[in-house]
Amino acid sequence: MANQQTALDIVFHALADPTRRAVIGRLLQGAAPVTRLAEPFTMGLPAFLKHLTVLETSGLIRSEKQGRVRTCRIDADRLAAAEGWLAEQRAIWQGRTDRLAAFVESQNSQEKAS
Amino acid sequence: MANQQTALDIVFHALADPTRRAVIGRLLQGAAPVTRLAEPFTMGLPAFLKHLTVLETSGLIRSEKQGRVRTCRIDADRLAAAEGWLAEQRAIWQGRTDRLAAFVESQNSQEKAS
DNA sequence: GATATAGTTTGCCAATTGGCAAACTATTGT
DNA sequence: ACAATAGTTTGCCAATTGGCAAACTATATC
Repeated sequence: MANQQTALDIVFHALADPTRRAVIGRLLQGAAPVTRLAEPFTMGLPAFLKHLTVLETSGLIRSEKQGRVRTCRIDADRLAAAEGWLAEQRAIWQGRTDRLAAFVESQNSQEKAS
Repeated sequence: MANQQTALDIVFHALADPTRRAVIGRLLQGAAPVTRLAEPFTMGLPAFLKHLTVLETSGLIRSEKQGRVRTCRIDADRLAAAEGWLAEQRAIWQGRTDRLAAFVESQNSQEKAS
């Protein structure tokens, strides 16, 4: 499970940047080569490539080079993993507050009853 | 370099650290003061306090000082926001692959039919 | 009033991040 | 053969991060 922790570290870190999230958003519309992905941004290609590397080592995207063009695509497993962790945490919290709400409600009923 | 940091940037950054995620996990079991939260970790209090500050500026936790003790608790709205973004992205992806799967399936049927 | 407790601030440091410019390595097109 | 295209590598820099030790503030407790 220590491995999963590090995976989460890397995935969340990858997501903690608007450029990288935008790339993910773009890739959701379909695979694209590096320069097309880089088009919307003002930064240079080297800087952009670093973002791509971060995304790829996080497992959020994959890429494949054919001739001189590298095509990138989404790999949603890691996205699901991050979402899963968040959902799990929120579920715990939700359960707790639900039980708290139920308790408050029951106290309310008792007050009314007495 | 004044980067306008969106809430998502800050939240995901806050989540991209095992110590901070552990703190969240601990707080899901109920509110706790700083030193109790810090107990499981080997780092010193100043370092731990930095993590708490990151969590608090992200909006993932709130805290309140009473006397000499600061009590921290979870605030799940931001957690839900992050989860929402992820769910949205995955839904887009899922929809796309679902349509793709349907397409492949339909092609399959046509092949079988011909 | 003295002392322990809980947290905070300050100063410092190494490692990482995010960006640039420039040079370089393929491939593809003419 | 030569030039344009697509991407990569290298070297550099400023800002940020994550940690420490030490000094400090404020509140309980004896």
